[in-house]
Amino acid sequence: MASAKRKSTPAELLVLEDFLPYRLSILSNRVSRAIAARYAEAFDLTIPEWRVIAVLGRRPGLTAKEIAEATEMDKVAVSRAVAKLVDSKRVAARADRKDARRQILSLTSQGENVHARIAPIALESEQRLLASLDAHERDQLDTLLGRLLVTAKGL
Amino acid sequence: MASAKRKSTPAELLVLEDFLPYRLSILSNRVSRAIAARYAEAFDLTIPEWRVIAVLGRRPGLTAKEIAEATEMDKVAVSRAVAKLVDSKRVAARADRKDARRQILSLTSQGENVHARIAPIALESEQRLLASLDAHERDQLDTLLGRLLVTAKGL
DNA sequence: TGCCATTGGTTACAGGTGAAACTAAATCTG
DNA sequence: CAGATTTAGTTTCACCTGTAACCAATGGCA
Repeated sequence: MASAKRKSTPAELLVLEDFLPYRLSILSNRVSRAIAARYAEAFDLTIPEWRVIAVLGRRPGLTAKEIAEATEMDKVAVSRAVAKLVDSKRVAARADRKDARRQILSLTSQGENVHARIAPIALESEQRLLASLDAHERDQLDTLLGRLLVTAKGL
Repeated sequence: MASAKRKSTPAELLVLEDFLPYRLSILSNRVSRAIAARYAEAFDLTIPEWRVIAVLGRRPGLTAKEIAEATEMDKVAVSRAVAKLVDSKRVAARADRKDARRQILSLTSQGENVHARIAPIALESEQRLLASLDAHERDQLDTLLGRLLVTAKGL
């Protein structure tokens, strides 16, 4: 009978709970919220600020632009985060002799302190998330994520 | 020599680009932005609105609360999205005889139309994202994501 | 050298978003 | 059945975010 082989329409195929972009969004939100909850109140840090600290912690002396590249945040977000961090004495900005538009940024000792205290919390959160995956699966995840990240860059 | 075996401190281990929550966030953002760009201007739809349409398309007759559960949006987001959709005549709300607080929601024919036109775009975007993965890898991804989603629910 | 395009960064503005307060209806409890 | 509690949904408020406009410094280049 012909109708038994009728193809499903796209609208019928689109099941939100199975839709990859949706699942990624939900997962990312759950994870971000859980982690943010652990340091937001304790350190009064937003996610962009924390990213700036994380990258400056490992690579001091970057400019705002370089931070934007390293964190994939746009320059406005970086500007705001840096402004607040300088304000709270967690980041120090010193002028760049070569180019007066730039500022060389690095963590103050207070900033280092925050970094040192948050890092273990962040890593522990990551481990908790990965707890349900064995070493092999973690490798798979790593590979797949890397692949998807590249693909997603080109739309 | 002793110092050669010194353990790295957590702060040194935390490399933003390798940090799973960060990678998930970047990936989710890239994907959401790419897809949103394809329908936002064409249909004047926000992501929350589009989620409401997606879920009502397959399951008409839900209440706002049920939509919130199905989409994992909070009730404020659902309320706003539904208000705009009702306003643009894409969703119809009719009173629930049993409970005057609730409204039974479903797509209008205009809403159905939008749903039917967006679904293929959404599915095609998903396929593009998955283009770099073979069938086996897609299965792996599916499994891993499911696992992580469950884990992430409990923090 | 003087003009123009580019670049680093900030400001302004318009929406989006979550938490909490609020309203109204329903349900529970004595 | 009255009052207290819970539930569905909306509104408010304060904040976050992205885009675009802007400003100042730099780097071509004629």
